Amino acid sequence: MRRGLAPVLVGRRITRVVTGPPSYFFLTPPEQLAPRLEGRCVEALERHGKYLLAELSDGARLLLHLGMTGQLFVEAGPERGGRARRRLRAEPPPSARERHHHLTLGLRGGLTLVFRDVRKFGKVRWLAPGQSDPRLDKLGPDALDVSAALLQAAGRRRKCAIKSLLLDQSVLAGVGNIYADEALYLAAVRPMRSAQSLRGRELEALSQAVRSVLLRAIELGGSSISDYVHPDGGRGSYQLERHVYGRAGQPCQRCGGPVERAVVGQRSTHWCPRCQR
DNA sequence: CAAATCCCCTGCAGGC
DNA sequence: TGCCTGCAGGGGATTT
Repeated sequence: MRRGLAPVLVGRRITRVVTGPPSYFFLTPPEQLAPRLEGRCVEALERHGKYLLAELSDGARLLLHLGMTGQLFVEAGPERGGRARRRLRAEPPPSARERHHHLTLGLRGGLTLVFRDVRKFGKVRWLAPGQSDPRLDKLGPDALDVSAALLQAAGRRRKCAIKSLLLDQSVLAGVGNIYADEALYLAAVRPMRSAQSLRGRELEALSQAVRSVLLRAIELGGSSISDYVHPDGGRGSYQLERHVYGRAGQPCQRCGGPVERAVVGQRSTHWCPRCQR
């Protein structure tokens, strides 16, 4: 998402901000966003774990999280004057197409960034210059920087399932449910194994698997299983080559045995009982 | 401290 | 066809 968005956003000025109705999607009250964003330039777009951070020309930052159903995409417009401009003004009954559009940023040069989120588990917050956010402060190292040593240190005294450790954003920031299952499959480790039970070579394999699953998913543009879309509205294709996630009952691609599904740490979990120990 | 539970919200698939 | 239930890629607060 960051890679797709950066070329569009960075260097662009925000000319207009339209917000949807108040909801807990807005960590910063919606009516405060326009005065704080309009006229500012986006100077950089960073990511840490699942958070995106847009750095603004006045030193403030905009923090974004997509939650489960969040979509961030770019559209043409607003045009100068006329119809499109009117359409961007707040209209109480949003058209079906614009439902769940919580934040719309009109950019100089004729593009619009839309943050849409059906379930409102996503978040947006404006951060004053130098201000941080407890959510960010709690994050562990980014998942692309995973290492066996990190997993070992984090799991040493924990009895929780290794999958729960992977999903714990304060340990490692960025692994979600799909990629946790996929990484454990590639590393041949059962998701419900206690974190402290993993041997050195298993931790090494898992660490490599986390990195390669994420890098591959980035290459393929993510997993568009139901909602996820690119900044250009296109869908990712990692879901086409997932090994276990969402494949319960189907044959394991390595051994042919059926993929199992169970709940681990309150999350839907998929694994091959023959290949994963 | 770690782990479990509940909750936020909407849409959709599947069962009846 | 229509109603009902369960489930979904996240994560925070609260309880145990």
